Amino acid sequence: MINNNIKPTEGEMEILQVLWQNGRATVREVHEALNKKDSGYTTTLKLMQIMHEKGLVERDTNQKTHIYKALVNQDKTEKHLVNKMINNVFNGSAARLVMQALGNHKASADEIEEIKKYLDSLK
Amino acid sequence: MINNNIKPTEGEMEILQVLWQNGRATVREVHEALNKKDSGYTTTLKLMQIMHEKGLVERDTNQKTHIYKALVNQDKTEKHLVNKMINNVFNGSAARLVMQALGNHKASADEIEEIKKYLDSLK
DNA sequence: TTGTTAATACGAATATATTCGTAGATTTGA
DNA sequence: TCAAATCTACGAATATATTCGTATTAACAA
Repeated sequence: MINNNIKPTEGEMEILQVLWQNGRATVREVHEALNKKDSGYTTTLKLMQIMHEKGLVERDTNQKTHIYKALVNQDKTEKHLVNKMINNVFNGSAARLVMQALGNHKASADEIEEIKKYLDSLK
Repeated sequence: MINNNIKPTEGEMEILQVLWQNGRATVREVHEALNKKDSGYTTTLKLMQIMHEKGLVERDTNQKTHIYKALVNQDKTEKHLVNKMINNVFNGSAARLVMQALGNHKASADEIEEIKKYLDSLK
């Protein structure tokens, strides 16, 4: 089984986003995708090296410029974080999280339709 | 305006849960509500003292045993955290968060009904 | 009164996450 | 070729969160 026990940090999550989106990426690519003005290239590099140690990513070191790829599953990681928030912030109520998410960040009419369809499919 | 700029840490969120639920509580009460086997009473005390410094809580020190009360608004704090997760984990898509939350943590039929009503009320 | 219990205050240790500086290696292009 | 640019490695500085030990003070009970 692939490692999914580890809870990525905030910085790690940002990097994982890019890797999930791109499939594979170099440190430079990730760094530019994030374009953080507040931290340098070696910071991103270091984070990705740590992620490698932790088993969050794998990398191809055949070339001088290493190519990274996420090892953790996006869906599982998202579920894990959402679960954590439901328990940690909403006392276990998924419904409360959902309503907070919708009331908040005004979802578009399309999004709302999509969610309703999804709800119907659950029954 | 009451301070809502600060992002509570994980430990602070646990304490805020208790305060929001109870309205007011002593350190002892919070500590027991959390009943963490892995950390002692003075740890909870220290956290609550720090929260006081940060302005997350207020306290009545008239008695020897201080009484704490949350100063930050529950709804705003939740919204803030949810927003952060939507951006940080779901690339800005509230819908994706919602579906993850529901697919995941299986919501009860009642919860689903409640959410549908809520969605209708949004239009 | 006086000893025990229970509370706060506070500094410091520990853990973890983030950031950077610098050295050394490789690639590139003039 | 060889200098500049680009990359990795790695230690260390910094920031932040968590945890605890201990001193002190207040309340309480015998």
